[in-house]
Amino acid sequence: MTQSLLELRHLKTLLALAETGSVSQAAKRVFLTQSALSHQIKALEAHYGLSLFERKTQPLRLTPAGERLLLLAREVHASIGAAERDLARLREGEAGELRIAVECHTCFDWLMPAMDSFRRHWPAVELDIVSGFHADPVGLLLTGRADLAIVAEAEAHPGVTHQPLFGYEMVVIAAHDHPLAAQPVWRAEDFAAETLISYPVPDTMLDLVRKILKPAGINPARRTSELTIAIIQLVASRRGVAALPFWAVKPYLERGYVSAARIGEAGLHSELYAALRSDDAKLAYMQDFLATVREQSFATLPGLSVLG
Amino acid sequence: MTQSLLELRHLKTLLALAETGSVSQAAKRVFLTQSALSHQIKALEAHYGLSLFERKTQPLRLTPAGERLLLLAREVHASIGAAERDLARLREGEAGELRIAVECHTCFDWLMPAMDSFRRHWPAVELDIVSGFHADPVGLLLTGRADLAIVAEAEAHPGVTHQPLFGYEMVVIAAHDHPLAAQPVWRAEDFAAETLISYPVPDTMLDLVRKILKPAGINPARRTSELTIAIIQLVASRRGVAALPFWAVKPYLERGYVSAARIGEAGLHSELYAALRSDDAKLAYMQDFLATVREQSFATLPGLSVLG
DNA sequence: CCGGCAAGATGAATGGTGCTCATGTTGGTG
DNA sequence: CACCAACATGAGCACCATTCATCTTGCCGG
Repeated sequence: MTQSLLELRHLKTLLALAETGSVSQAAKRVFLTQSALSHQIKALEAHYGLSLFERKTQPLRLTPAGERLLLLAREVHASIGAAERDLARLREGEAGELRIAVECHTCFDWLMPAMDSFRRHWPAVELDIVSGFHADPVGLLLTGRADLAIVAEAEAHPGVTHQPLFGYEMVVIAAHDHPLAAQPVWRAEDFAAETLISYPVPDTMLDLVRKILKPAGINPARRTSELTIAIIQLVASRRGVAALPFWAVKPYLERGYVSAARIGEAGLHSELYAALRSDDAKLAYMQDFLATVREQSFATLPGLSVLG
Repeated sequence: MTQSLLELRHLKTLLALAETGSVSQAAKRVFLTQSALSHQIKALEAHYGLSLFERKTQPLRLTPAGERLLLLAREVHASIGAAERDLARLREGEAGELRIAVECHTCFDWLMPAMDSFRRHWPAVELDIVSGFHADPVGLLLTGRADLAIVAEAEAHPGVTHQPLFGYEMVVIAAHDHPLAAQPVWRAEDFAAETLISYPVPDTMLDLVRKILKPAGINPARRTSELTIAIIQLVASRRGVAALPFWAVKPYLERGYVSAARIGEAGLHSELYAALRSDDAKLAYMQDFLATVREQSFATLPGLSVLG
């Protein structure tokens, strides 16, 4: 008779809690306030007569009871995901096309795992990457040469919709013995005497140049490389500095190859969107691909933020 | 972004729907109105853009989409059950005692499967049946010789609580060529010239005698047997008539051994309760045992009804 | 063919509860 | 010691699942 109180929302909360390591962060993930989660968790704990995690620690540590419920959450999440995919296939059939245009180099870091996961779930969808870098990814969509484009800005286009993926912060990296390496925040002026190492793409696609340096009229020396690891090595060898997503450099920071600093007082925040033809936006495998990207990215990349 | 709408309540509804075969019946199972379920299902169907079952048929038939969601419901239900049992053990430990006093012969039909299931989930709980039939099952509880008693009435006792299990209907069975076999309803007078075959228990425990015959001052010839199958055989051999739960005789009706009729215009409805010491009522393994009994019984016995 | 009945659908109204807002409490830090 | 971030708490509100009342549909017997 004792109604079970447990609802899917509790399990979602628990997943977010485990992934973010804090109540406030988890609240953002599930689009609720910190207060809401606090109430929710309290009710759960009272219902089961067990505490679920220790709050006084950062990141929070789950108790055995919390771990058990987290396991349940993962199971249920997986079951529901599988079921809803099956329903979608029942409705729309198995097949389709998904050709992805990518305009950012580092994006491959998260795109590959997401594509792997997607391929397992939708074996009949033809998955492809539109090779090379393109000035006009939206054009590729409208001319039917791509079905989805990863872009940094959601500028309105008739017949095209933009779906938010996630937000992240760009940091500047420099060699350990660089004169400015110890300073926590770099300003535009600090770049003036440096060599800026970037991917070989137009300046309009480099957030640092577009949002910070160009407005300040600063034009440092330049050098390019195709590979993230090569850029890191150049920076470590004091050949220059680079601006990269935090999640892309974190592993190298931890191994002590380079040091990183914030760009500008508030930080340089970038965003990623998926652009698709409006007609395709409702397709189940499209939605599932986007959900997979978000889920995998939030699960594996540090420091991401949700977009409204 | 498309929120998933799906909630546990939908899955519970689906389970009830599959078990009962009708929306109205399912509504009773989940303690809601028919209207509520109708709305609920409609929302689900609209959300997935798929119909879940055909309504115009009795019992209703699930579509492939409905079947898939039903599978999900079963998975999730099992996962949650397992998790909550683990939490309960975390809270209260694994061990305990559960000695069951039974005062109704047919009860073993559903008690055995429930006990099997329970034993798997709570291997450390000492499970036992208090043998023999007892005049005062509540006394057994209070003197500590049993921990749970299956009883037909919930009469208040200090220190003892009664938890409803289920309701069912008693029917009278007679040989096919019995003069009254074709008549759909038997009244008290119809028993006057018969031999009534029953289990060898006091009359106070025979609902037919207690509620129908005794009030009408009717006292038919009597004969007893310990075994349900023996009673059925005696009836089929025209040695007399018997009153048994519908779910106990249904298999024999289907095989055509005997025929059955309603007792009294409104039917003779009986109920079963579990009596336990109030102190024990909160114990997780007790609650789980009761939940198991209800679940198994509703899933396997025909014609049960829920008790408020 | 027509009432009568059971099962389900639908629309409007409402009550419960899960959320937000505002504020209090705690623990770590310079 | 003051400050800040993170979490807890209480009050009030808004949404939405449920109920109630009514309508529609299908089915059966006469």
